[in-house]
Amino acid sequence: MKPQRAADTPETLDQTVYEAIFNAVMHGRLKPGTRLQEASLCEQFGVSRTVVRQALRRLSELRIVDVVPNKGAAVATPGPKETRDVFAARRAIEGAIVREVARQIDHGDVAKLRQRLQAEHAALHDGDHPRWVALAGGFHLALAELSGNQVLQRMLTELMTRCSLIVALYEAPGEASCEHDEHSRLVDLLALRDGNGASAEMERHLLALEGRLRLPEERPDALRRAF
Amino acid sequence: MKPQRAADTPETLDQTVYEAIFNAVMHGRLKPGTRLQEASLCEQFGVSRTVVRQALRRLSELRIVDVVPNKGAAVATPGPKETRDVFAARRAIEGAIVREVARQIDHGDVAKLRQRLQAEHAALHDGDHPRWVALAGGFHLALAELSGNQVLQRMLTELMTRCSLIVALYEAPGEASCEHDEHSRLVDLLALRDGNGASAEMERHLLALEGRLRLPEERPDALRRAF
DNA sequence: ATTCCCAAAATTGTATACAATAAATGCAAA
DNA sequence: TTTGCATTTATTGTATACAATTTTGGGAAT
Repeated sequence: MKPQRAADTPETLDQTVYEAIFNAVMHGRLKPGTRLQEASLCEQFGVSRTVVRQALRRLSELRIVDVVPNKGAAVATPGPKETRDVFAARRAIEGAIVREVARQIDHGDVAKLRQRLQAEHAALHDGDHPRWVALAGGFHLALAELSGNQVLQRMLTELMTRCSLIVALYEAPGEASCEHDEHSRLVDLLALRDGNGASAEMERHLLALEGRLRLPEERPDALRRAF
Repeated sequence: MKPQRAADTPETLDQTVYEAIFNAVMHGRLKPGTRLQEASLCEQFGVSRTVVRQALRRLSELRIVDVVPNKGAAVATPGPKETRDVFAARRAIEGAIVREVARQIDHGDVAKLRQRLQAEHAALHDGDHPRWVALAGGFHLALAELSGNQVLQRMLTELMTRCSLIVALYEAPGEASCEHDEHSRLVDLLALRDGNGASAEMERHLLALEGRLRLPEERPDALRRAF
C-alpha cells in the first residue's frame, strides 16, 4: 500500500519554495525589504530558476513580495497608507467572520478556543515572545476556520501575513502584549452567540492593534515641498 | 526621446497573457471549466510556455484558474458552497467600502456616479445586455475606487471576477435586470453620507443578486449515500 | 577630487530542450 | 461488444541556454 500523504502536500517544487517563503514571512524570519535574488534562492532550495520564478510570481500576487520587472523581487514593505488599508480590510473581514462564528459555534469549539487562550497565556507568562506571536495570530486564523467560509479564511491569511511585515516595520517596542484579555472577551461573547457584540469587540481589538503601531507620517511630496 | 508609456503598461509578456485571460474571464468570454492548455495559449499569444505558465500560476493564486499538478489548468468552476462564501465576502467587503465612501464622497463624485447610473439605464433600455453587465459591475468597482482603500479594491476585483464565473454557471435566465433601482438608492444614500444606510442597502442588493442564482443542491457524498 | 561615460559583470526575461507524468490508442482475451 | 493491459502520444514539470536589461567599476576629462 502506498504511504498516506496529506492532501495539501506539495507535489511540485514551486509549491515547496512558495510555502517556505510564505512561512518565513509569516513568522518574521524574512524581514520586509529583503532582496530575493533568484540565484540565491536556487542555491538555497536546490532547484532551477524556473521554479523559483514561479513561486515569486505567485507570492507577488498576494502582495507579499514586490516584483519589479528587470529589477528583481524583494519582500514587500507596506507603507503607512497600505497599513491602514490592510487593517480596515481586517476589520471588515474579521467582523464578518466572528458574526458567522457566533451563529455556528458549539460547546466543543468554545472549549478548544479556551484551550488556545490558555496556551497564549502560558507563552506570555513564560516570556516566549515568538511563540506568543504565533499563537495570537493563530487565534485569528482559528476563528476564520470556524467560520467555515474558505474565501474569508484565505483573505485573512493573506492579510495577516502582510501584518507580519507591518509589525516588523512599525511595532513599537515593548508594548505588544496587552491583548490576551481582548481575545478572552471575544471568546466569551462568541460563547454567548452574541454576533454583534463579538464583531464590535473584534473591531476594538483590531483598532487597538493598529493604534499600537508607530506609523511615520506620509511625505509623498517631500521633494516637491522642498522647492 | 522615447515614446511615453502609461505607468501600468505591461512590460513583461506574462503580464500581457495574465491580463488577457483575466479580462476574458471578467467579461464572460472564457467560460468556467474551459481547459487552458499551455501549447494553445503559446500559439495564441506567440510566446513560450515559460511565460504562459507564469501567467497561469499567478491566476491560480486568485482562484480564477484551477491548476492541478500534472493535469493542467482550467478556468475555475465555483461550486455552490464557494458561491455562498464569495457572496458573504462581498457583503463584508462592500459593506465596508460604502461606509468609507459615505465618509469621503463629495458632490463631484456623486455626479459621476449618477452619470454611470444613466449609462446603465441606457444600456438596459437599449437591450445591450453585455454592456449593461459591464457597467453594473463597473459600478461596484467604482465605489471601491472611491473608498480609496486599495486593499479592499483589489479583493473586490478578485471576488467580482469570480462572480463572473458564478453568474455564467448559475444565473437564472431572463431575470437579471432588476437592479438599477438598487444602485440608484445606494447613490442616494451615499449622497446623504448615510454610511449605515448605504451598507444595509448594499447588503440587501448583494443578497438579492445571490438569491437570483439557481444553485444546485450540494451532493458531496452522493456516492456514499448510495450504499 | 568630481563628474561623465563606457565597458564588464551581474541579474533578470524569454525560449528551448529534456524528463516525468498522464491521457489516448490499439489490440488481444474473455 | 466489453474488459484489461501495454504502448504510444500528448501534456506538463524542470533544467538549461541565450537575450536583454540593469548595475557596477574604472579610467579620462574637467
